Amino acid sequence: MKFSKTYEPNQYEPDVYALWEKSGAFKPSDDPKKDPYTIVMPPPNANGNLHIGHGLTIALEDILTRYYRLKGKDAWYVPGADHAGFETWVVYERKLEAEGKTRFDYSRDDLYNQVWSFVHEQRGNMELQLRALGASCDWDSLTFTLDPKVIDTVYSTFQKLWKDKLIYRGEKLVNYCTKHQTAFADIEVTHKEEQGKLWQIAYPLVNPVNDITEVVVSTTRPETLFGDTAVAVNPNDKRYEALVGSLVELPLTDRQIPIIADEHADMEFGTGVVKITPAHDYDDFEVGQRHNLEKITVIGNDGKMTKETGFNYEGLTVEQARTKALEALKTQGLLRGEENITHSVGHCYKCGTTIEPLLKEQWFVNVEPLAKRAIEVLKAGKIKFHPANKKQVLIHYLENIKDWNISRQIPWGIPIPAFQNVDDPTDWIFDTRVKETEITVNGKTYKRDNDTFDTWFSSGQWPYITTSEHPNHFPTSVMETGADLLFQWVGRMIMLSLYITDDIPFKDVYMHGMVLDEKGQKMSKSKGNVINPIEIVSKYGSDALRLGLIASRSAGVNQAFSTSKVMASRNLCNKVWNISRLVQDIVDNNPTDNDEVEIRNLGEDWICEQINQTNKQLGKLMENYRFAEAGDLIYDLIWNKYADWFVETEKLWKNTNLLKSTLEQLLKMLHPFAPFVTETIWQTLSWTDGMLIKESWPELYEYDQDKADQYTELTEIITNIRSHYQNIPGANNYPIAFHDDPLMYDNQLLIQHLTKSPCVPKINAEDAAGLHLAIHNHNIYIQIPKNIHDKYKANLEDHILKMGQEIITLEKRLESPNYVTKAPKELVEETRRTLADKKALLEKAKAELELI
RNA sequence: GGGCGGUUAGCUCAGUUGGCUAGAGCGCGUCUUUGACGUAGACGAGGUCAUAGGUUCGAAUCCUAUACCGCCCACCA
Repeated sequence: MKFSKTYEPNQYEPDVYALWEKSGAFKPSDDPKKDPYTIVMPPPNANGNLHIGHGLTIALEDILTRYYRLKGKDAWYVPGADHAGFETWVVYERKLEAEGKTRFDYSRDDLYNQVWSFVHEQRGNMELQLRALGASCDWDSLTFTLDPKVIDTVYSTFQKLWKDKLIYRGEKLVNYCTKHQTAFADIEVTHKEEQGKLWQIAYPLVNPVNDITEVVVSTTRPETLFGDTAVAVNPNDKRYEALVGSLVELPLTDRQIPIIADEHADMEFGTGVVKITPAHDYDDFEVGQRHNLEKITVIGNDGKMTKETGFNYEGLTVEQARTKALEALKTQGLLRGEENITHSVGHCYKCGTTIEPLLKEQWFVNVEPLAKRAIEVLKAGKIKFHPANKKQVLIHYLENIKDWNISRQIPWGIPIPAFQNVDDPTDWIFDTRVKETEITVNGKTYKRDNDTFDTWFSSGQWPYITTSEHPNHFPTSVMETGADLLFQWVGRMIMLSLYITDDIPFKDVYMHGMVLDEKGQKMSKSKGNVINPIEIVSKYGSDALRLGLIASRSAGVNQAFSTSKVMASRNLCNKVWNISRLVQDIVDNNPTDNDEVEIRNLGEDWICEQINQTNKQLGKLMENYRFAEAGDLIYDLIWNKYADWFVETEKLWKNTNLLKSTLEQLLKMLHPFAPFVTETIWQTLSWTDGMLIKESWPELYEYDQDKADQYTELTEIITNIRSHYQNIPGANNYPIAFHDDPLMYDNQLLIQHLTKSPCVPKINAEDAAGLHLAIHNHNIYIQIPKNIHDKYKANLEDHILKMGQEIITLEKRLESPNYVTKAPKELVEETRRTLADKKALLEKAKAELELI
């Protein structure tokens, strides 16, 4: 294979990926001598397409995996596919709707089978896309969230929780979406501030007490009045003391309900009297429990009024019932006023329908004991968080956690393995024969619970399920996922893992922020601003997407996608490609008969120093998950150091073996960040064997520090000369002269080459003429005639002024006795040295100005 | 109501225990077809680090307050 002029990613990426996959490079070795390094991929939706957020996820996880693989760890990146219970169900239900059907036209088992085939028709897309992104994951270990091993574990966990009395079936209020007809966990509800109205409604007393004939309640939900079973006042409220125990007429009905005393009633709010609707309000439910009140459901699963509301209202929507009730109350003179208020209303995160708190019998996990252990572990610092503050946020959440409703009323999910005695509704048993709708146990008939598990109940067990066949890979090394999943997923994984395995699920947590569109707005289909990662890949290459995504992005922070960063990254790939092309060319034209790597010139010591520094620095950055800085660092090494200086220098020296060796090191260090281009180069270079992905991380070079420093000095001299050549028109036609300067003498050719000077002669002190450059302690002259000094003179004056200011600053610092006594000695010393240097330079420059 | 984050160059953002002249990419200006790369090379311009105080020898960095912008959590009917 030969190097083309520009790197065309599409031409190589699929083949390179296939090569890796075929070679088994993604598989863990399970070599006991190697440290395991494990990342479990947050499973993408099996039947969906990847979005740009997945691009970031894969980039981060794969960078880590490849880095530690090169570092010699037994790296294992475990892919997954999510049945995405609710998400997929919503898509499928829409399809049913388009066909004029509803879920009620089929049995649960039918629906499950239908969705199963639907998902499997779509499946595979996502997996191809993961390959396009370069994910070096072990495909043989892919787990689908409905695989038997997942279901088995979920069932045994459920059973254990049940046995430990941490699971209970309870009739409680649940967050219910009346469109999707399913319940949600608290954290799945989206709360929005909304403009609403607060109505005052009079409830007449059955028997007036003293002069009081009625109480007035305030409500934002008058239609729930049909479900009222009490009105409450605060026990300390003197105004209503005498009324407690009396009955009021419930308007629009023929019922009478009691006035009770409960702390829940806020004396400051409105009239201090509150209606109690235990079946439709969380607080009222609690009040109802305390006072043993009846719970009357007046809104059904379909969001319509139930028959409890009487035939005038039955079948109306909530909105209709509200309007109608208000009219009726007005007619009866019981509506006492209305005001505008802003309040927070829960919505379905998928369709935006207002969430109704409805009374349901569901399975709940008593999470408090689980949370307690998680808190202990977190407080003990057993799991490190990036960003660090997420740990505190999670602890705070866990400290206030409420029971977790794990029942969902959608057919697409893991069936709950529980059966109810048909003759005794309180008799529930655990049984995994979920394919049967009815079973017989001990002569009794049991009916299946038709609900399925909340997806997060299974996902929450993901780390130990997916690693079960390579147990030495658990606990996993790091859980990398979106910051929005802190409670929903990360918290639950920690709790369930401690409960089931007695161990943490992962040692580190890294949370990334959202990828926003270029304007910094959240991407959404409805806004039409969604960026498809695969399109970016085909346009700029997979490596460019990866590098572009990690650039300037820090943990937990939402950040805009930047095409310019992707382009800069593509350019880097092209740069490395062309560096390799040139090195290959030099190698071809300057063959060697051995592999000995020798350092023969200052620039070679210098590049070894630079590579070593980057190598060490990268290690630190990777340990701390500082991807953006790591990317910058390697970019800087390749572009600003290797290409701009070392390669230019080697055009003269052509140290073949060192060029080979240093290029290999560069490729290895860049590989985690840009796997495709580096592997493609590796496959193209004439002297490399095998595959880059299987190589090991480079060792440090041995080099001469003094020589490296001398080269650094040379780069400064050269830059300075170039600057003068550029700034003084015509100056570049004149030689650079020096006298009594070994560094210049030894590097005449190099300086000439890099400055494109006509020549670099050594002269005698008495012949010194032209511009005297004040660079360190060198005596360098650009031999230009006096008549083109003018421009330089202005520059020099400027320079002198600036130096003068710097000197004043330094002097002030040193004059302060506090600085001299309190600051570290080395720092003070350094300041002194700098000051001395600056002063010397200033004198030189001044003298020079005299000459002009 | 509680909590968390942000404010640094024209734009998007880095800046990890306080310490060289505050950095990058893009953009901008001038120059350059040098034996790989114009997806390039060379040189350069551009910042009172939101504001006001404080701590310190020294603050973009720590503390306090203010302003503006985000996000999360919460049952105020």
